[in-house]
Formats: sequence, C-alpha cells, structure tokens
Amino acid sequence: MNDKFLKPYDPLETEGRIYKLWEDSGYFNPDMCIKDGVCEKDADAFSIVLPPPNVTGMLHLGHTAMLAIEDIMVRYHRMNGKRTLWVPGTDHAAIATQSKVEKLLSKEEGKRKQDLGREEFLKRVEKFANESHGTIVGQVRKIGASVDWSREAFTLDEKRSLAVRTAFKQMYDDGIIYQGLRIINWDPKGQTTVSDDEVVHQEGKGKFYTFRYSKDFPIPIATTRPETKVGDTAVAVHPDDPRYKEFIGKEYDMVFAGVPIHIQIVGDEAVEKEFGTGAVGVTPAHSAVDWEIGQRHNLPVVQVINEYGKMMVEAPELKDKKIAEARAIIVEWLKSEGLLEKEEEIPQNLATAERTGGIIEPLPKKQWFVGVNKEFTLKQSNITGIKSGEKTTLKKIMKAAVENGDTKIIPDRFEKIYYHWIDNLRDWCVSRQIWYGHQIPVWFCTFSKDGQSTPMCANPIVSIDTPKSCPHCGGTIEQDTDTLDTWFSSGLWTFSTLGWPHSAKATRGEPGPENDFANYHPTNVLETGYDILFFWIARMILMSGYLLGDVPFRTVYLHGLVRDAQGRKMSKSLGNGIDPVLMSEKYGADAVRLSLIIGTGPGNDMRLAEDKIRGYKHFANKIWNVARFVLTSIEGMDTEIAPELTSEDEDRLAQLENTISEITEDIEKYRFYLAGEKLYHYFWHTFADVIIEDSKPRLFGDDEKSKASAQWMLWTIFTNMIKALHPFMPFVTEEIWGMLPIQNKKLLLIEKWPHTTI
RNA sequence: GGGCGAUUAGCUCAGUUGGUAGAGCAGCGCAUUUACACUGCGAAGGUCAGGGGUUCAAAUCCCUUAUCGCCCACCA
Repeated sequence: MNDKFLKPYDPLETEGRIYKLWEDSGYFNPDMCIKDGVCEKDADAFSIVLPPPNVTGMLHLGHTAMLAIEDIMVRYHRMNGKRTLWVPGTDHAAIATQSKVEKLLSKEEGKRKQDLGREEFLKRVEKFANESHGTIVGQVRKIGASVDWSREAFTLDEKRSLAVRTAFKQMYDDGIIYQGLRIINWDPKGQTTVSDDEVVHQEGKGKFYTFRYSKDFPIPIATTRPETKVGDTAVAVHPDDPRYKEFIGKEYDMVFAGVPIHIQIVGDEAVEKEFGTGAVGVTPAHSAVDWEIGQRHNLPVVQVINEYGKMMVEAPELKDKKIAEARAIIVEWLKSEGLLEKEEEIPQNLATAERTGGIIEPLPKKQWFVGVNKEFTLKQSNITGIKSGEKTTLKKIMKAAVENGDTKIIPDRFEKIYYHWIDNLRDWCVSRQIWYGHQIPVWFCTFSKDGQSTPMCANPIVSIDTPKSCPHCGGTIEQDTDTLDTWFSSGLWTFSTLGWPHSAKATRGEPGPENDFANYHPTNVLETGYDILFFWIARMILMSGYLLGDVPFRTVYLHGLVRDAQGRKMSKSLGNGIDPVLMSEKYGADAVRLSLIIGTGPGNDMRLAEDKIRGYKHFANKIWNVARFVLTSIEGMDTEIAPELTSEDEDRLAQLENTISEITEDIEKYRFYLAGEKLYHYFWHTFADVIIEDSKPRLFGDDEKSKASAQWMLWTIFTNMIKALHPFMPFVTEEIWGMLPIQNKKLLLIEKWPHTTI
C-alpha cells in the first residue's frame, strides 16, 4: 500500500498535481475523448457554456458555487459517455471594468481617462483585464472545473467581435436596431447612458411640493423635482376633469424663478385625477412619462439640465448650479413669492446606476436601440409556436421560447418573473458613451472644415468590415465613437463561443472546433445566478431566437446568492467575503465544493460559514481513511472474479445499487443538493459506520468463504462510491483511484458512471 | 402599487409524487493497544411562524394572518 495513506489526506499537496494530470490527458476536450474511444462520435452531446466571469477582479464564492454545480453535471455526463463540452471564457464587462480602471487611475496617478486619451486608456484597461484574466483562470483550475481550455473565449476577442458586428448588421438591416432620439437613463457619474435594467431603485424619502408657476396661473401642480420645472412646456390634466376642463387649450407665458416659460394646458388620459392636484407639470426633456405626453401633444422639448447634472438655463441665479442647489433656490423663490402651497415628505425611490452608483438623470439623447416590438420575418425557426417565414417580434420570440417549453427554467417560479419582465420590456438602449467595449460598427460620412464636421450622406454606413471611404459619395468617414452594452456581446455567448457566424454551416457529426456550432448548439444547460435572469438569460434567448431561430439552451438552472453566516451579501466594504482560494488552500477544493452544494436548493440564497467547509474537509479525510482500510482488508484478494456472496452481502450490494440509482435520478433532475447529501450520508453513516464495522469480525475471522464475500462486497461498494463521488469531490477520488489495484486503469475522470440494474 | 420567496433542533439548512420529522456545526455523556481524534458509540434537543380548511393521513395541498427578505413598476 502507498505510504501516503499513513498520513491524513493533504488536499494542498494533491489538487494541483491532479488537475495537471487531467489537463495533460486532454480529456476535457470532447474531440480527444472521441479519438480515444471515451465516447462515441455520434453519442448524445452534453454542452454547456461557462457564464463568463467579469475581468474586474477575482472570483467569489458565488462563482465557486456555479463552477461546482456545472462541474458536477459535466463530469457526470462525461462519465456517462456523452460528447461533453464545457466552454470557458471571460467577459470584458464594459462599464464595470472601465470604471474600475478609472478608479485605479485616479487613486494611483491622480489622472482622469481624458488625460491619457482613448488609445492609451484602452491599453491600461487591457492590461488590467489581462491580469484579472490570469487570476480568474487560476481560480477556475483551483476549483477543479473540467472546462475545455483549448476553446477558451473572451467577449471582446477577435472572433466574438466578428459575431457582434455580424449580429449588429443583420439587426440593423432588418430594422430592429435603429437610432432614435428619446429620454434615456443618463448616468452623470459614468458619463454614459445605461439601459433600464441597469437602473437600481433605492428606497428613500423625498419632498413633494405643491405650488403654482405664478399668482395668475389657474392650476396648482405638484412635483418632487422643482429644479426641472423651469423646463416645463405644458400642464396636463385629465380631459374629463371638471375642475380643469375649461382651461384645456389655453396658453400662458410666465417667468418662473427667473426663467421665461411658455405653458399650454393639454388634456391627457394618462393623468390621474385623484393624484396630487390632478394636474401634471409636463417636462418633456427630463421625464420619460412627460416625454410621451409631449409626443402626443407635439410639445416643445426644453432641456434645462446637462450631462454633468448642472443647470443650463440663462437665469444667472440658476446657471451652472448643481441639481440640489437649484432645487433649494427654486423652493426658496416659491416661498418668497408665496407660490408654495404645500410641502410634504413622501417615500420616494431614487434611481441610481448599477455600476457607478450615480444618480440617474433622464435626458433626451440620440441613441441606438434594439426594438423589441418591431416586426420582422424569421426565416428559419425551430422555436415551437413560431413558424419559419412568419412575421414576429423579439418579444414574441422571447416569450414563446419559454412558454412552449423549448427552454425550461429551474426553479419554475422564475418563468413567471421572466414573463412579467417581457411584458414590461421597452426598447433596449444598446449604445454607451464609454471607451472600453465593442465600438459600434457604424460609420458616418462627414465633411470636415475648420475643425467643424458636418454630416454628408443621410444614411450611416453599417458594416461588418471597416469601410475605407463612403460608398455613396467617396467622402471621409468616421466611426461612431460609442460602444455597445456589454450584454449585447454576452447575448451571443452560447453560439459566438461555438464558432458562429463562421461555422454556422458546418457539418454535424465531424469532431473539431470548426464544427462546434453544428455539434453543440443549442447547449443543454445554462447555469447561473438568478440575479442575471434579465440582463443575460433573456438577452441570450433574444439573440439566439433572432439570429438562429432557435433557443440558446434547453434548461436554465438558477442558483441563489451566497451570503455570509448572518445572511448579508458578501462584499469588500463589509469585509465579510470568504475567499474561495483561501478556503481551498485551507480545507481543499473538494470540501469547498461540497459545502456549496449540500443544503441549498435552486434559486434559494444560501448562507455559508467556515464551519460547514471544515465539516466537509473531514469527509474528504474520511474517504481517505476508508480507502486505507479497504485496501488493507482486500490484500491478496482477486478483484476480477467474484466469490460466492452471503445473502447479507447481496442485500448490501442491492442497497448500494438502490442508493446509486437514487443519486443518478437526483442528478438528472438537477437535485444536486440531495445527491450530495445522499452520497455523504450513505458513505459515512451506512458504509463506514455500519457496513465496515460489521465486516471486521469476518475479515479477521477464520471463515474463509465469509471473508471472501466481505472483501468483495467492501471492494465493490468502495469502488462504486469513488466513482459516484467523483463529480462532487473530483480531487480526493481521483487521487485514491490512482492508488487502487485495478488492471488497465484509466483516469477516474473518464471512468464509466456506476450503472445500476434498476 | 404588483409579484415572489422564506419562517422546521441553540445556529445554518435539507425534507423528491402528502405516509410516524433529518443532516452539518455547536453542546452533553462514554470510549483511546481501534482504518480514521479531521474518530467511534450513545443521549438530549422540534405543538415544522399563528389560525382555519381538504384528507384515513399535512412540514408537504388550499385559504388566512404575522414577521423578515427579494424582484418589478413612468403616481407627476
């Protein structure tokens, strides 16, 4: 027996070595598995893409949980002879990464990105992203994830960039992507637009002021934002409101807080008679609702707040004042003029930008949008309920994909949440005024003179390849300086990682990366946290549905958030984060994995304390000690030929079969927490505590037949359990497997999953 | 305003299609020429948040109340 068994199991010494063994074998790559007969060329596929971690830093326990769950599925299916592919990668995470580097730049060098210029700044971001990438792949290895590194992708690399430009062009040509002027969410801190989903509402209190523009104005209005009222161009009332009906159509000129305003009274159904004064001061430039009222009544748009959150009116007392200052000045003015009728405190949600925390300012801006209600013809459709060649919309596709069961979401309550999101979905603003990301593949033809550029040709040039000059007039062209929302490129992830658009016409069946798209798309499972259901999952269904007429994955498995022992979200500022790498080094990756699997169902948040991880370290050691005992007990036994078994041993093996078949079913039905718990419980409290203890007198007794039966029974249970435990605790099981006396042994990684007769 | 989830042992949580309540950690007692002290054995600990209903049978299904948490939403 190996001397190693004389000491307790040492994960630190073992894990790096074992991972290298796996990686060197090449069996994370399905092509290699086919080549060596681990699986058949025409075996069923099991494919999964790794949700690409952001290159903003390092992995946290949420990532570890994700890697553990996915690795369980992948190892299980690989052991079952499937053509198993797990594609790894990282996400450039546009805004998140850029703002991180901006912060570093300011902290370390006291510089702003403008001081460096776009090109130099982007070099810094790339350097940062590269370092972060190195950390991340190291962590992914440490956890034992059996991803195919030969297919690693990055959302901003050349191949993915081609996919992005191809998708953009097709959407533009179909009229789905358009440029439009409307109210967008402006983040003054990040100096960019953000999408509706990137706005986070924070509960707070606000003041609700009721006032009149002037003594002579007939209708009082109410607002939480007095500073925007200098941009009002109308007052809207309900058309049936007896109090105000008679004023509809009238116009007034006044000077409000030193700013001349022109107000017309309009009747609009959107106004609620019962709320406030029953009249709305309409500010088309600084409120999405008011913008729509403005559209309906052809109201002028007067912008009074700029991109820096400062007033842009001429009145000297307000000019260049910050929003908060302007508000105070205007409230003071209202008071001094005797125009303020009421001031109350009300609960109010503050809209902030997800990444920078900046307070969102609604502003009118010309941006690029993906139209979710725009009709187009879906040429080829595999989506149930949508026929090939039928006219449809992105919204309909997204809904049909889940409603008709082409994609299932686990737990299913999230399907309802998903539908609700789609029902409320508005056009997706995809352009960002940041530097890091996929630059929009649109060029404008301009004529430059004296530093002034004027547009020449009316239509922009949208192209996959960079055009040299304007194809219409031969003039010089400039690329749109904006970049795309990071979720645009992540939306393509399931197929951009598999070679689309190049390998879209590849031959099914022939192994090799050039045929990945045909061989592995749609993917089987997408496993990720429920917090990115809208950001990512919905966008993937959108992109895949539109570009391929297919779903991106058959099943979505959502895991919960990992919280600390007190139930708080782990964060740097709280200092309560548990570092997965540190934990792996202390207790072993197997223990960390198991602690994140057991005791947590899909979609539920979990609390994790270090004690739990320690508990599973003990389990790894228990497996180790059982291995030692079994190896000692079977010395001299023939592991090839079964002896005659006692009926008790037959029963024990039947119980093993039964347990494994339950575990198999649990894994198939995505109940990993149950499978893990059953493995743990059976191995420790049935096998070790009862079966092994009972076998001791027989092993050391004189009855040779009973001894042989006991040996065979112990050996059979042990080897099958090592296999069944492997997806959950890959390192310790592979290490033990390597020391077992078995003829023509392969890596446990590619051993067959224990099949049951049941 | 709408929707969702949670409430089970001191703590953290499981409990699959309803069939006598389970684990880890903590704690208590016992055991050291034992494969394993990163151990074993044993005991203790729960009117499954409250109330009502369906059922032969409810932690599980239905209704309701409470508390906590989350998500969505253009009440100015």
